[in-house]
Amino acid sequence: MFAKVIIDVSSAELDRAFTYRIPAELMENIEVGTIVEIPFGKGNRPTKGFVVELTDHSDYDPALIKDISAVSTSLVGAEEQLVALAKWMGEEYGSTFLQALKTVIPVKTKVTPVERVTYTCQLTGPELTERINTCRRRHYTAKLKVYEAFFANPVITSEILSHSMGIEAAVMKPLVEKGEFTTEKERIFRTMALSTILDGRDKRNQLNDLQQSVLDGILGRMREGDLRPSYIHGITASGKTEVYMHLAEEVLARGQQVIMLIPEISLTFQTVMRFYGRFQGRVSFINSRLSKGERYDQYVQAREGKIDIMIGPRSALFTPFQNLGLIIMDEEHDQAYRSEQTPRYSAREVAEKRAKDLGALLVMGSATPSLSAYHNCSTGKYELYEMNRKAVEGSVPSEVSIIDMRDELHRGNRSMFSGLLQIRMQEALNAGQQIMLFYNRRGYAGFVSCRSCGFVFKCPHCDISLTAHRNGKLLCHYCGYEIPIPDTCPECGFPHISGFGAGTEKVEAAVHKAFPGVRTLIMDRDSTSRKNSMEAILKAFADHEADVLIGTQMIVKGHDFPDVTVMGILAADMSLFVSDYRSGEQTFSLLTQAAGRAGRGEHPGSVVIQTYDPDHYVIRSAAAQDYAGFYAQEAAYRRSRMYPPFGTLLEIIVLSEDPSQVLDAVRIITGFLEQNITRDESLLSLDNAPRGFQKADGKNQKNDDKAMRNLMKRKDVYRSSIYLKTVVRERAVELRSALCDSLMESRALGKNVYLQFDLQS
DNA sequence: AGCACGCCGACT
DNA sequence: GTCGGCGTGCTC
Repeated sequence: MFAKVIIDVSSAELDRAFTYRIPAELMENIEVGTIVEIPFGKGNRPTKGFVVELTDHSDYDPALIKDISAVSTSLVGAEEQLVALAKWMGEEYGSTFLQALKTVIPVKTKVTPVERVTYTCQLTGPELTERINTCRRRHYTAKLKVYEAFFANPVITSEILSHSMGIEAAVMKPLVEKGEFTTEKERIFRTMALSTILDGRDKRNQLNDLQQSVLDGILGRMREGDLRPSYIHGITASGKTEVYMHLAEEVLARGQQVIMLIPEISLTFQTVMRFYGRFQGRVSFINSRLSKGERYDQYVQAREGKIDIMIGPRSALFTPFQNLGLIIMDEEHDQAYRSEQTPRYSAREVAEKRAKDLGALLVMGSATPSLSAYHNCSTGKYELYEMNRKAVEGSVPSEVSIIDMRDELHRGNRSMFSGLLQIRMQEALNAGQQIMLFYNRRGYAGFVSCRSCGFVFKCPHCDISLTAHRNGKLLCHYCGYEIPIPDTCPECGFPHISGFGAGTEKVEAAVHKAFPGVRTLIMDRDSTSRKNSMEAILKAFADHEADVLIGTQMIVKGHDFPDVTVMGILAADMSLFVSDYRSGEQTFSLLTQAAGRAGRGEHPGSVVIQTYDPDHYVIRSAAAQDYAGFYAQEAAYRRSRMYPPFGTLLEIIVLSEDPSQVLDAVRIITGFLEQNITRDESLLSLDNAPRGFQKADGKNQKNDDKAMRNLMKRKDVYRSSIYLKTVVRERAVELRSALCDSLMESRALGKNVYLQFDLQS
């Protein structure tokens, strides 16, 4: 017997199956998906490989075929169906088989056991006091915290030290070596944090007639063997989650398993909690905050049949269940469902593929479906279910107002808040209610420049201006590079440097100025970067520790605060200006969700949308919560330009640390494609590419070389994109594949040039 | 990716 | 005459 093996070496040259002989003693342990140790190359150096096929014959010279040395013991491989899925993903989205396999399998080198260390202080009271004083005098802050902590309590575990006191093991290590503390270690098992938070059971709710008819519709089709995907278009609070849970119950009762996809675990925390409350120990969840070891544990549990429901982001799609019956995809429109890493797959498309291959049901849901998904509903590829009323009747609809900020300016209002918003905020504050302000940019000032010479601070590693933050730093939002804000201009020495534009921090300053004494919280990437800080902010706001929550798009995604009565959307059109063909769709979704955030409790809510473009159809239809109206206009625009879903767009991203190599590669690729495309296909010329590549200073570079305008730098890597538009998706896949073959054959690309592909349809 | 083979310049 | 530069080519 032979095994076809994909070698774990990331090189396009090696991305093909190699045949190995399976020794008799390993026969039992090897199947498709197994990870094996094999001798590779001249020196037979030991290499890892993924078995992708078993066969009893081989075309390759038998004398040259080597034996598999061993089955990898520290790694769990994939299921056969996942290997097939990976193969498809690689071919469809343009990656090597190896890269696709690695996205499907959580490659984990070793599971490190988690240990709890109990520290016992060996110092006497007076010794501790003396050390505390020394640390204070010498400003040893970390050590001071340690001694103070143990002064209060002589025995403390590592978990408490790191979670509640911010003291890490690295600080304790030298002190333990000095003999000031003794340690005791014990192995602890990775448990789910949820079980400690939640102890009550979620009661099974009776469905209302609308929910029941949706459930009956989906289950009825399933019984008839109609496995087309279902789409629940349901307004906020229409009770989609309850329908999902009833579907899950039905599937579990048949002895099958369920995958529930959510955009990001902490953003749909309430949904997760409800599932966990209902299904308890049968549920597991993965998220990006889990360590590799924790994820690996989840994977093994699913494989061994210890759990039946996996909740998680797009990667949860690859949970190795033995008998998968249902995939639920909540908040289908969310951008997080597209992978940013090669292979750049769409979780919706992969879910469709996996469900189809296994005969499983796929159910998607959103209040603002993506254009592509809704288009599929209209063609009959998906079965559409509408849920257009709230599950619990009686709540008063919110008052939604669109404010033209140009009028405000003409009336002499130069503040960030319109007259109406100020009135509504004051009313809410007087009544002890809460306010949310949505502003989709973090930091304090958008960019910072010299008042005299116009010098703009830019990131040395990326093509972007630095953003000012209130901690006195200038920060790059791409790579995280930061410098303190200098007092004088580094270019001309002029002492007046100022920021333009605004961010969440500036909004906070404006709130404090307009409403002195009001308590505020900011929720954006800066304030939530630390583990669990998002939950802490949400909890603090829910507990009324603040009156106003200011945030980026994070705050609009599904958090219920019954006492929020005012939602201010400060710059509704900001994301419309991004020159991406999807900006209308994204803005509509954000605004609709934001508008749904106010008035969730018993008090009526009011939503104030501030904009400079009050007649734009995206803003009008979002304010009216009119999805159909929005879809009609947006679809017409997409159709006229042949943008997805009416055409396929393939973005070819060329990357290299050497800018001239990027430009050379762009020329070669464009040349190849121009020779191979037909009349109804087009290469988007780079200067009207659907994404803005304006220079950070706002001036477009005057250069005749189109590629130059498109060239940008990010984290010291230069990149440029070519856009190919085709009528049929398969053509784009075919052309990409032909392009790769040709480039491989001719070896025309520089050695350090990398290509990535992004397929959208 | 890594490793060997291979064909031309500065060393003992 | 030999050591070693890294260009080219192959890996079951």
